[in-house]
Amino acid sequence: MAKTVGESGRGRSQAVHRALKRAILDQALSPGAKLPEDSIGERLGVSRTLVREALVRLSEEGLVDLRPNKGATVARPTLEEGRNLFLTRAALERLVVETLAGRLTPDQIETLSAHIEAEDAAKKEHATSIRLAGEFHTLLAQMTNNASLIRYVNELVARSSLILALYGRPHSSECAVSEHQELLDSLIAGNADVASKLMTHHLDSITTRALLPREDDRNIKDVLSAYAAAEGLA
Amino acid sequence: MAKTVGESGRGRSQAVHRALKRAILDQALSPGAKLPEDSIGERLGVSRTLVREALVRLSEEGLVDLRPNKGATVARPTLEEGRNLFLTRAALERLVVETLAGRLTPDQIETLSAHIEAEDAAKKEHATSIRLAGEFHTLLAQMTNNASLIRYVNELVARSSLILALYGRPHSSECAVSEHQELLDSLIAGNADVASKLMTHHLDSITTRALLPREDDRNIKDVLSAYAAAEGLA
DNA sequence: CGCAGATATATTGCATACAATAATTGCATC
DNA sequence: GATGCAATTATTGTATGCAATATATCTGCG
Repeated sequence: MAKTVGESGRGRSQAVHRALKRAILDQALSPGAKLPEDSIGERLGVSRTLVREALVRLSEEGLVDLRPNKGATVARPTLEEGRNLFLTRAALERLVVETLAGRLTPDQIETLSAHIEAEDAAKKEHATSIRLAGEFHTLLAQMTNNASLIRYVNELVARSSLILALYGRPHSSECAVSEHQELLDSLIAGNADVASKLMTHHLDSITTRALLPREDDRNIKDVLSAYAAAEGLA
Repeated sequence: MAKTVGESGRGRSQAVHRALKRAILDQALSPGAKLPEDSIGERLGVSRTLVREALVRLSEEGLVDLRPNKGATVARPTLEEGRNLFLTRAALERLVVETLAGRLTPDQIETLSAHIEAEDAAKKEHATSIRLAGEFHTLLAQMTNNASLIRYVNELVARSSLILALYGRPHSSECAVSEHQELLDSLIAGNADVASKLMTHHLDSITTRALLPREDDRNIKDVLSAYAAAEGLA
């Protein structure tokens, strides 16, 4: 029992994948950042082969862009892609709550309640708060036992982080904790229709509340043109 | 100009991916089939490296299972996964038609009409008919211009082929052409609600019409128990 | 025969080497 | 200085080789 074999799956390739994914979701690697195969491999102590495999996976998940002969970069969704993504999320998450309404076991209710409490407790710490908010949604999806649904919700929640990193207002708490609580209440009450509407509204709120275009969304030329004009250049 | 460079994108890796995907969807490789890296590479004239990359992609799309140290096989979804998959599909495709209702351009209407005609013409040829039926759904998705929605619908439609290959009744035309026509009519009329309900019903029909458990789906014990009782055994 | 163990074979996991392409730098020229 | 081109360097694309693991074959024993 030399080393913890906790890394099951396709051995270290999965480990590289997870490492990169975490780094991206933590915004240690921000959208647009270049991801050179050998520096990553060097840093992680694996060969380019494994890094490449991980990058292919991440690109399939939509977290990195892969341009032929030009390498990989952290994905940089446009604002419109962001809005569309939240529409897709809503469609899937409505199915989640409709599936779950009136069917939660006491165990699951306990898990969700505890999670909401944790969210409330972490309200001050922005980073943690964002992570927990996302986890609430993936937790719900998990409980449906619907494999494809789970996979897609996980993927979309992950990508939402990217979107919010790019276009989210710094100080908006993306998911209001109270909305999660209401959602849970309606699920317990077994009212699928209400739960569905709450989820729709909840995700809608995120887009209108947190998703406004910021300066650095415009491309560098547009940004610079203002300064150029101010200095009498161009 | 030695060879046609038609394969753009990530060079031959994409080509391998497409080749395998086609083979799977055409059922030239049926669910459960083993996919050894070197025989595939040999046959396609590429190294294992590229085959591996393609297999990773396919596994992310849910078309192949990838078990560590045991290699790749064509995915073999269970019947329950199948039913769940169609639920997920319905959720997404409702969004598709809601997005499209009353917004189709004359061009798009023409495209869809032509497609339905083609479906009608190919009614006799089972294989073609199945392919066209799937393409109708991906065509609709395409028209939403919603990237994530498009990707997921494509993926789910592809996987549906696997499901139907495993559990579909041989002679059921999986998508009734008339239902596609009705759907199109409601989209043109701009009635999002009707379109949504039609889509739900349409996909529901597929599951109840074509997706019934066959004998070889039940496990051997269940099958034998009936015979055992008949013979006064067990 | 049936079966446990050992040997041999096939297949995957991973790293490395080399070729092909893109990015960068340096230099000459205008 | 700015611009276009050549040489250099960095980075990706692909094949191949070796080690590790799984699968199949072949014994010998009960």
